[in-house]
Amino acid sequence: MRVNVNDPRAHRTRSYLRSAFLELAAERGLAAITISEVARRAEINRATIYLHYPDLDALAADAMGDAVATVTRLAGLCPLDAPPESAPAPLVDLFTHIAEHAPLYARALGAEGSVSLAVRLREELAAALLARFSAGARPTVSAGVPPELHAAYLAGALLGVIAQWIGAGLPGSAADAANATWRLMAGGAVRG
Amino acid sequence: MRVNVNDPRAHRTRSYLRSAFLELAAERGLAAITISEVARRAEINRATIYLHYPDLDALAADAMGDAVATVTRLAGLCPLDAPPESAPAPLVDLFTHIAEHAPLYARALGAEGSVSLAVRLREELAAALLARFSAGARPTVSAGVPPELHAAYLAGALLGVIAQWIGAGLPGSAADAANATWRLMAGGAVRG
DNA sequence: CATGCTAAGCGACAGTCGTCGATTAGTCGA
DNA sequence: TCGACTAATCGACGACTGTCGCTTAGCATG
Repeated sequence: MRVNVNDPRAHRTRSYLRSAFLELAAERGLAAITISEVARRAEINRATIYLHYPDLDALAADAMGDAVATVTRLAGLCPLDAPPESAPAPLVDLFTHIAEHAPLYARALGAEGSVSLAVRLREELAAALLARFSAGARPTVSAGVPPELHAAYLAGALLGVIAQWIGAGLPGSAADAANATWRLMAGGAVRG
Repeated sequence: MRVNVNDPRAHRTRSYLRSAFLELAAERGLAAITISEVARRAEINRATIYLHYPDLDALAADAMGDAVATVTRLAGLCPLDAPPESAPAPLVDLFTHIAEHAPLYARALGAEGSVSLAVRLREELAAALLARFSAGARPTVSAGVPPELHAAYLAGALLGVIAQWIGAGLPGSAADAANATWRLMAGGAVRG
């Protein structure tokens, strides 16, 4: 990002690049997208891309920023004291959002996806949960558990479930998946 | 893997390639390793590598097979009915193993790591846990939760915690990290 | 030991990547 | 409207990738 963010030329160029990337991402897996191809599709010189993004991962992260923000926002909205029987509404919304964009998430988080994107999503998710802990009620059951580890546990579990759900072809409804996940989060996942 | 597995020439070549890869992995991040460099280090012709592995990820997976197997084995040994206060011994061993090979796991699972390796680890971990469910006691608290989702939840949570623990510089002891993780798994991670 | 099989070596190919210096052209303020 | 600034273009570079056909050489069987 060496160029001026406010220059309309730069703004246009980045917009074209994001659109071209998302077009290609809808057609093939993320791993099959090349810098050259994005440049051709966007009708932007290849060298110009490097004025805006250090690599393709950064462009992918920018193009998928809205999706990532939605996931972290919904996760951060979940009340931590909801009853174990039924998932809080934001968690259901989160799974609904995933289902609506399943091809994109499958490609971004699957074996042909992007490491840096997956790592970023996990870290931002953990950060959102950590902020939620600071802002209010942290479950008393986790006394002695470092909050960072606690947040990483939940973020990893959520992403693990999402990956499995997508990989299995989205069996059941979003509410079913959310309820099952919430039950494990609230009631424990071992020793029943 | 187009070549004969039993031919001593092929066996030697693969051994050289694995060693060269692990040497390079100890020196720099996985993302900074190239096929050409492995070939030079192993003193094997670059084209020959393609006779044994479709890409660098496959070579990485082969070279790190022992490490992955250790993690899945230890995870599969955990008794699911251990008391929440202290983690079962295999889980402590798992965190000890991670700590002993922290640089390798940090590079393999971090932002400069390998997607396919991370995905493979998560899937094999989930498969090991699923096998454990079939073999015996599945917690009754998870009634109504599909076993595949349950296994993915635990695998994701464990990898999330491991990534956080490594990223934070291995704070505390392996037993501390294992105990905190087990407490969340056994007692629930929300609604305390 | 001689012969057939095949792994490994070798050189070449087109394509991609990341970078560079020099040029063109779009923006904005005076 | 003119001029300074700078985003974008262009062509080129060395390096890496994946693949190919051909040759060399190590292994195993008779």
